[in-house]
Amino acid sequence: MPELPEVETTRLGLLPHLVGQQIQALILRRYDLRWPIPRQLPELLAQQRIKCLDRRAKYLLLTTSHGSALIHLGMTGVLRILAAPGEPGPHDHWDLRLENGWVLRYSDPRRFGCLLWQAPGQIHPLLARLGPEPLSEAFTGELLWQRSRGRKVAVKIFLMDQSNVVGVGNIYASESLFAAGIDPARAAGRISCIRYARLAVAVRDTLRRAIRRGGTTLHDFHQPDGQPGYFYQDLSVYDRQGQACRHCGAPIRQRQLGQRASYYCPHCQH
DNA sequence: AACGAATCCTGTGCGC
DNA sequence: TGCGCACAGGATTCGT
Repeated sequence: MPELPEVETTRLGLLPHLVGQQIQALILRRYDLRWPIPRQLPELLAQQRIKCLDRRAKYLLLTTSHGSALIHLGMTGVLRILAAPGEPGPHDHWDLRLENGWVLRYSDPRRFGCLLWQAPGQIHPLLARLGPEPLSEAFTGELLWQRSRGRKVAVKIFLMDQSNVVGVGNIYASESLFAAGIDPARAAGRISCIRYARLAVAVRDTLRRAIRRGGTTLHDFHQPDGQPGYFYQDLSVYDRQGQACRHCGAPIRQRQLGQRASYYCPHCQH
């Protein structure tokens, strides 16, 4: 669920609660997320003041003077900020207790998320090979065009490859390709520079609109205050197979690409 | 090198 | 209503 807009929504919701706060304790209940949580993490974070909360790709970086905690939400991870936390449920894997009594609680049924550590001046291997941020100047259609020359892979797969551009997952890849009028199954290497320029604009616009709506809630995702994201109502193609295209009225189709469901309008996308 | 597929987990929703 | 199966928003790793 959590693609760039959901992670950014989480970050924005947490910012006023976390930055400047001192950490009282990190309580770990399970270590076996996607990768094991480093055992020394509670020691590294205790009594430290949170300097900033940044986002790189779909990772959140919670930074103190000792280094940064790297948080990824995987498929089903949710961060909530709680004034009066109840008893933790079976999927509440860790709590970050703050000086003021509030608690940042991480919940993740599938445990595809992670909590890792990055020392100052170092770049974690998971962050090393990431492509440009889609909302930055570095992300352009020309870059996508250059990188895709000779590639036979479907453009949707190409767009979801985090070494080409970060933050775009299954939902926003489908949505952006619809907005750009490009068939998701088309070979990435057979799309013109002009059309990639259109796609880059579509990606940026789609992500920005989704952030404004607080992300997309299909099942699990919630904002830190418990609210769902409202972009679901704005989806053009994702999860709309059989329904009328909002642009031309043709029925939206679904097909498998790279073992993942893709949604598109057969009339508007070529 | 590039691509396809398996993999890590649990929950849900569907068809029978 | 109960059961089994397919599938789910991510992304690394492995085999061809």
